[in-house]
Amino acid sequence: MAQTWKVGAVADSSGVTVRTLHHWDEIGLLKPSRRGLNGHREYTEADLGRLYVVIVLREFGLPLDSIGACLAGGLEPKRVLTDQLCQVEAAYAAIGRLRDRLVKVVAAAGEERALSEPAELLQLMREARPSADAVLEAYLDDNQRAELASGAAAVGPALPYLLEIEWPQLYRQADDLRRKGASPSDERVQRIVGRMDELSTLVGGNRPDGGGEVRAAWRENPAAMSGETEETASPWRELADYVESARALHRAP
Amino acid sequence: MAQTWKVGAVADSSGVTVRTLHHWDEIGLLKPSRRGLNGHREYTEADLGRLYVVIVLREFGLPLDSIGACLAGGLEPKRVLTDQLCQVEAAYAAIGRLRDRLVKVVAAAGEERALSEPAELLQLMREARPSADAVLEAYLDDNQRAELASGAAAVGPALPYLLEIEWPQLYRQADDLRRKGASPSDERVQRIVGRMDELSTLVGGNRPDGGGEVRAAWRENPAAMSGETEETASPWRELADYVESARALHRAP
DNA sequence: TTGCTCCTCACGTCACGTGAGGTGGC
DNA sequence: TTGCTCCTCACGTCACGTGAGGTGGC
Repeated sequence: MAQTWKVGAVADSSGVTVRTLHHWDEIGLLKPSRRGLNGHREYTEADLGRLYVVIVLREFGLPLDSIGACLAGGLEPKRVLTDQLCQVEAAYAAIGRLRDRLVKVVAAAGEERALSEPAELLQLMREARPSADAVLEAYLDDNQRAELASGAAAVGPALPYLLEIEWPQLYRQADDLRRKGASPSDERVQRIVGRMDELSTLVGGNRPDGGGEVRAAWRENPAAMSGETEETASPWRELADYVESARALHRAP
Repeated sequence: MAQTWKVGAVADSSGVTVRTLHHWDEIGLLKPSRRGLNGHREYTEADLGRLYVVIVLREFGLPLDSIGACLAGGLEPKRVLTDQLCQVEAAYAAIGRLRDRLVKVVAAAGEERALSEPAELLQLMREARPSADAVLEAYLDDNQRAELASGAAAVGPALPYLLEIEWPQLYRQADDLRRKGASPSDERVQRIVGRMDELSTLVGGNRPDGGGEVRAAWRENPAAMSGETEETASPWRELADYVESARALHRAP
């Protein structure tokens, strides 16, 4: 009879927990070749060989079912690792952007601010976030700026919401339709453009060409105005032209 | 009666899903101020203001309960964001190391190798991983190297396991005890050192000072031999001295 | 007899996705 | 009557952690 090891010994020598070995047994990833009469798991040397591969592949961040498929020959390890690399690259970039933004907020928060008030918090966010109204401020007059800062404009407490949540969302929806090949005259596109004009008017007031500021700000600084934190969006110019042509149709039907 | 919005409208304008709004309602993060007679959720403008904050904080990667605590005043946003930054930095570094290792494997795999055999896969892993036996090879003679490569040495298929899984684990355990202040003469430490000698002998054979290669390799290149992918381990020299002194006690009791 | 290890359920985690089955307003 | 939106369960996800309750060998 060749030597075997029980869970505790295997766990001790490998560094994985007993529970983990139980789990890998349950899902069929690593079943001990034998069971004792008492039901105890008995790992053979071949099992340890397999355990080695599982642990090594897990260190590359592969999901357990991929590891199982590799071991069963159902998946090519090279492809799996290549795919994994792609995902890791993407995650790495994403978390890097997140870190950059966090650095900005924390730095801004260091400047003697109390941050006790939620209003302070919001102000802070605006500085660190690819922020619509931060960019927009340059296009507003003093009154408008005051309204924006206090968050107590006629539009009410939802003004930041309208500018930083709904506004980017409208552009995302428009971009979605554009990618799907919808014409600028498509009624869904028209509804979006209509809503954009409503929001522009709410911010810009009733002056002639009210709301021109918002659109101008967007054309000049689309990335920030869109609230995008990823570079996944399509070329801005294209989207801007698309929306503009839809707007033309909307104004002069 | 001030205006209200139903879930669908809120979802559309914000970009979060209806299910997400349901969930945030369930856990009390964002409860609509009212319900219609039919039970329909009715979000007020104030609710949208709160929704805005939730979304912005979520973009910083904060867990929902932290967001709730911030909004309730139970947590200082500044601290929460600072903590979050620390975690994100750590995750960023960790995923960067993972990426580097993946780049190495994938690059090595690109060199015309089939990777159809599991043995090939293992060989590959050894190249990309901070690997015990890769470093060790420099210290082995041709016979030993051949045994290691074939994985069919006297120790059997578990040789890679012993060298790359159990061996580093022994050092981790020793380091653990050292940090806890255990004396080198502590019986737990002595057991570990005894096992280290066993493994050394298995690899080095019965020659005088058999197994000296493994220990030598470890002293020269502790990071790789330990299998550590993080820099969290304590200064190697200290650990090496600790283990050496335990070994002295073990040999000459 | 006391420890120690082993076993099998089975719930909890985190933030929702995804149907299932049914109701109300145009 | 047909769509559309709304509702409330309730299971699934991913890889285990963490008891709960009980058994077998030294």
